[in-house]
Amino acid sequence: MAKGPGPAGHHPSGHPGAGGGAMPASTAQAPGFPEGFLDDFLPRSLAKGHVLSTPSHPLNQVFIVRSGRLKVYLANDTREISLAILEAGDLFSTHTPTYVRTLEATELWVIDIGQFARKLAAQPAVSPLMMRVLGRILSNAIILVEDLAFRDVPARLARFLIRQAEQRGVTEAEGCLLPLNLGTEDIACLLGTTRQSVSSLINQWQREGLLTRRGRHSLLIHDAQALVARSLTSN
Amino acid sequence: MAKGPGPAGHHPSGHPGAGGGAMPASTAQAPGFPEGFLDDFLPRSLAKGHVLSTPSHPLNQVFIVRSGRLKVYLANDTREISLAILEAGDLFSTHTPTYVRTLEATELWVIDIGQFARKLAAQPAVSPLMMRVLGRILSNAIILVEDLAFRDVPARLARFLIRQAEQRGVTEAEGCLLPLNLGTEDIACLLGTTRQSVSSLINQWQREGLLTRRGRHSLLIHDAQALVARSLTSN
DNA sequence: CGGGAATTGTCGGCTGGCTGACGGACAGGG
DNA sequence: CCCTGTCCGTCAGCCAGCCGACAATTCCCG
Repeated sequence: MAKGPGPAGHHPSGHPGAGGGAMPASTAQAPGFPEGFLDDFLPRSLAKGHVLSTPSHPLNQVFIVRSGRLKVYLANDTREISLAILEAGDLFSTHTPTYVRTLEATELWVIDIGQFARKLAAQPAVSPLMMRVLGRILSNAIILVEDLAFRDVPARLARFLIRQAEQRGVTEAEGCLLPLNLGTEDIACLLGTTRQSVSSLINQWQREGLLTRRGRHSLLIHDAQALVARSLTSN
Repeated sequence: MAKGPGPAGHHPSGHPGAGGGAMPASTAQAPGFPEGFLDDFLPRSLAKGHVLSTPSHPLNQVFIVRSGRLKVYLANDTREISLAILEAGDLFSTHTPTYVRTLEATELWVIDIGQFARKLAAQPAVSPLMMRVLGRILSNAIILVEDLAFRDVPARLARFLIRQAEQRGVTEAEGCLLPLNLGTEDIACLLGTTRQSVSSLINQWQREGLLTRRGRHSLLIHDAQALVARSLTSN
């Protein structure tokens, strides 16, 4: 979602958690950022599970993901809901009322938000890029609202799977193999539902022959059409 | 439409963390925009009920509200949910997947989004403003997600009323009088619930002495404390 | 290989809140 | 003043999906 620059070709369909064509960290800095733009950014390495921002203690920073993965989420006493999973090349600002936590060892480029603003002013060419990035994040938040307000759980899950398939699916003999690096619980968080609901839905669809579990962290989708059908608002 | 010079007295902006329903970037007209910045904007007058953008036919425009009110919302076959109600001075970009409809006769300054980006690049000083504006809109969308995911309807309504009271409430002998210019149905849309639920809650609270209906479109809040208490629940 | 530890599958019960339906209460305008 | 449209209050019925509990599976790591 907060996909860095790149082939900004297709419409903002991305559901949270989509990293798109993983681009090498080395080139992640190139597109859009003028040479030397990253110079004032502070490199920072974080261990897995590190929480680097909370709604109550926001750090006013902007960061770019160099490697690793982070989860942007909201939390309750009893539940979490993910807004996005950031990957290499993604950009995010911590001055939103969210939690941000590393899912694995992660390297960032960090900069103070005020300083970032000054850099922007000095480098006008970067502004349109920022507009696009923020706009995309906003679009995704809006899509999430739409999901929560209008769609039932099966529709949300189906749509999620379709998106994943479009973005990282690998076509195969039996269908489309998609390697989610997420557990059932993680998917539930992304969709704003519970582990149990996701689990039983996937198994039900498995029995109906729509898809097959392939090991712990990947699915083989046989009938994408049927998924599309289920992704349309049911009642 | 015989609207006088808009810029006159505007409500106190800069309420931190006020989101509730209205998430407008309440930058009342003047602040931040260099003199002449609006020159390339096209003035446009719209009648009440005009739909100026839909998810399927987005117009890539940025506009600033000169007078009137607009509703930014998502819609289903059977339901709507409001993301924001824009008022004079608010800025919005239509390249998000939402509907935008006028609630009354409205005047805008409109500009093509590409041209806007060019202006931004030429006027670096405006970028920080844009960042803040977009950031605030995003924050409010996130707050809405939080509401839908974690809070039950009573909590949402209570929080909404508290926010309204903070923003437009007038302290009075009997409590805090707040003039919502919205009907029950409108409130329901803002909260992502139904007319019936809002109605019965308000009347229940009325019976409990928390508040009183004052005419069709305003409420008198007696016990703000109790409302705060009700806004915290989750189950 | 073997024993936790984590992750996943399944079930029944419970409930928030949506739906639909209907009557009352205000307009307003003719 | 009636008639008509719009808005508000309330109630019964119903169901998606959350919760808690537990068994089955898989993973991990010595």
